[in-house]
Amino acid sequence: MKELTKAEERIMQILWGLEKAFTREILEEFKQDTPSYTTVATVLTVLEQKGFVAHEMMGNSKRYYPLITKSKYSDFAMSNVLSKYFGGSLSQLVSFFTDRKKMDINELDEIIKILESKREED
Amino acid sequence: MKELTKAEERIMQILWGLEKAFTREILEEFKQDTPSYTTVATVLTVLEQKGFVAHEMMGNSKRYYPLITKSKYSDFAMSNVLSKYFGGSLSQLVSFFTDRKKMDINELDEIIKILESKREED
DNA sequence: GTTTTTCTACTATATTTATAGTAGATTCAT
DNA sequence: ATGAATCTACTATAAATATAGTAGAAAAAC
Repeated sequence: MKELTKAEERIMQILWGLEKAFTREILEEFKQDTPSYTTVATVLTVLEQKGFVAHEMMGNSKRYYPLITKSKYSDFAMSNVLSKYFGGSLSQLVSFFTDRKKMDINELDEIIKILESKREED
Repeated sequence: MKELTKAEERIMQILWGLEKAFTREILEEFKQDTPSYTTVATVLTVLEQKGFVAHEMMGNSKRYYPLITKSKYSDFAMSNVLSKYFGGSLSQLVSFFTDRKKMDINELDEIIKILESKREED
């Protein structure tokens, strides 16, 4: 999988939220630094070339939808950071966080619960 | 902090490993897709402009060193991915991993140990 | 049914990124 | 000390990215 550029990523995030959307609908989701309509349209064309989205025609308008789920891309993005900065080791990541960030006790408990239930399963 | 580009990142990774290095030493660390000497030199100049590295002169050669630790940049990179793809929640991240990846029991245990010892501290 | 709006397709342009060559200064080897 | 090697500074160029305008078709509004 190829990485999304900044502009592409903003649009993918919106599209993942909307699931299906016309160019104009995507445009309207921008809260700040709103690009022009044609910029959004251009980026969508690029995203389509790159295989991240596809469209169906509705009249003469294109309704776009993601071809790659946010989960799939999240996995990719996280794996990238993990391997580049945490040697691919989740435990190293977790200790990185616990060392540096004040962690909410409740969040800690929640994590332990998740992990323990996972251990039960195996 | 600004993001590192691909070429910049490869060089930073090497420099983090070497701690201090001349252009040629960095060049020699490349295992594949080795760029030319001048490319490395150019990227180092850019990295210096951007504030990621600095240098000291040794004779007429520049010995570069990072101004930003790998930890600091890791934190930045991880925070980015977390907020963009995991709503900033570590527990959501952990469950994402446990749901999708086969996790080594030992790794699970290790993580639980780290987290529990963290809980003791508070 | 003309006017206005809205789309897409195509084109354009500035900026950033990636890559590297050349020239001139310096150092090294003999 | 002279020729070879090395280094930086400056310049060059291609590719990728970000952004948007224009023209013409289609649809909507009135």
